[in-house]
Amino acid sequence: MLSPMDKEAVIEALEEIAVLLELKGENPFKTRAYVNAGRTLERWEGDLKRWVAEERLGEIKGFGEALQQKVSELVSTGKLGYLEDLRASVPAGLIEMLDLPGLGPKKIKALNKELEIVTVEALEEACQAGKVASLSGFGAKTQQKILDGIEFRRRYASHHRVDKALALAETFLDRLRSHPDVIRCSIAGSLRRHKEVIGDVDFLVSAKESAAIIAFFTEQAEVESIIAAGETKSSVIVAGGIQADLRVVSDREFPFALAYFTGSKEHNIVMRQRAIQRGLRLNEYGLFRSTEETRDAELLEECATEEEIFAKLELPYIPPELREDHGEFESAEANDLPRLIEWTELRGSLHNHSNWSDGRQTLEEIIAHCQDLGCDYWAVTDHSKSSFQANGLDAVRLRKQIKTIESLNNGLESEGAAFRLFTGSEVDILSEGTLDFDNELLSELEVVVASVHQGFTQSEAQLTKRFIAAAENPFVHMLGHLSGRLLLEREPYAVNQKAVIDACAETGTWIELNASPYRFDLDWRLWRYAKKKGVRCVINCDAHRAEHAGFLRLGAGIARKGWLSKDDVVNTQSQDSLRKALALKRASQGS
DNA sequence: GCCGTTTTCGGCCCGACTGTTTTCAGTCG
Repeated sequence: MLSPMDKEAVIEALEEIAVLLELKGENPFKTRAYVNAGRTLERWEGDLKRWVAEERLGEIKGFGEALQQKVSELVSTGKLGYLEDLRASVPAGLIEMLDLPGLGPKKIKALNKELEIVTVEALEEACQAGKVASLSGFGAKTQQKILDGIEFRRRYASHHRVDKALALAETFLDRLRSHPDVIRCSIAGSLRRHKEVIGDVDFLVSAKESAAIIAFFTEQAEVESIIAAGETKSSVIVAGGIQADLRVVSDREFPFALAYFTGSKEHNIVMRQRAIQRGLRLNEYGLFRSTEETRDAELLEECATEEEIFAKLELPYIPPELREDHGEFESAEANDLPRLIEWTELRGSLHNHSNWSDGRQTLEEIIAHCQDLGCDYWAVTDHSKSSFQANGLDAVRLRKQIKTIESLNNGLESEGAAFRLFTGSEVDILSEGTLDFDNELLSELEVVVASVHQGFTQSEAQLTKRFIAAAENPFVHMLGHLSGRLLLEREPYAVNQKAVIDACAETGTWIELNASPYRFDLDWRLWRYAKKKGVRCVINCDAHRAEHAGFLRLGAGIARKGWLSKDDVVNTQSQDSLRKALALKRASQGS
């Protein structure tokens, strides 16, 4: 007997249908109907099984007869005949080809029909044999582009971690700013929206004359190859394999182009629709008083900034991080957008390592660096004994570290310094759900983070139970990197994150937003849920070396994306009020 | 495949660039 499908599995099935339909060359609007249905379900919070049983799916916008039938079948039987037929009719290799630049559904379909190609390997062979160039609609350049794409995919993943993308972006942005013809310039795209991983880096520039800027951009030393260089638009690949796109517009167009190229695509669609509803037309060049296609300056609504565009569409300013069509329009209309946290409001990090375990710096070096940065406090939470791979501390070494930190703090106090190092531990949650230290030792620490570092191949039920058990321990202040994912490297643990969040809400346990660009864990998509449940966030560097203190800024970007305000984040508090909160957490749960 | 106070058909966001054509289709964002 097949088990009935949950919401996530249904969403995956709908997305798969959309991809397969696209490859079959179906009506693109039919394809979009499946994409939209998946997106709607992602944000929908009802009980899917119940709605299917009560035959209420039709009440959800975008669910017509066909989708109601398919989702009902999926939910009640765990499978879908329509999808199985589709899968059988489209070779898996064709889906893979969609990732290659220059290949879309039409060209893939032609390759399949004319040359009977069904795998990427066969495609590569056909290109090398020169067979692809002779197909109608293809040519030598297309063939070479496909070969380059296959080679590129081997060398690099198509996505990049934010720290890498940001380093590139800031270097290029500085240079663009210094160019005499540049009037305004900005990062756009997913990097401006603070996504957790970046596909490419988008730059937008306003200038009176574009050719010189395009040339300047493509001539940068880091540029490895030029994909495109037109009048107003250029794409390059820089060292390390990141694609960077530049658009040059007039200064009058700048705010419209900035809004457009910041996206997301889904957010832009709603913005355009709002324009149409008001008898206007919005594109990257302007907001026009005509629904006809036009760039007529006479019909232009002048806007000097993005704020003014939102105002013309009767909205308050929506910060880039929220532009995902994840409820920002509803919230903006109700004038209920949160005032998002600023990274400068963070006063320190509560999960970090020293050279006592697997960190690089000594306690003294950490103090000096954090004081330089202007932090009010910093917790040293080295690994516990079971993390022997990370040189975890046993009880004897930990007690010795506590004494050492106390002595360093006494030194700071006698100097009249306000900064303090907090004692702590990142204590392992063991496979049975118990902690690596007993409560007596934990009670001697100022900050306790509980994390999973072993046994993460357990079942979802087991892992979830372990986290909940840790949250229920009164000496645990917060849970560390809950999903355990390593971006672009390792999938999350099988853990029911919402169930753990619920348990944290019950027990008053905080949850870490691990600000390492390798993790960004919890995911930003879960913070609104946590916030609604009253669970507080701690933005932690998980620093293993001095420069990781800079992760606070990246973590704040993800927190903003999760709709968090200063008051939702524990480590925006002063040292005194944080001490009280740390103590209160234990007192309230102990009683 | 969905939708509708202009409702059962016809539209669904829209423009730039490339490569292949000889005026435009496909891809991309």
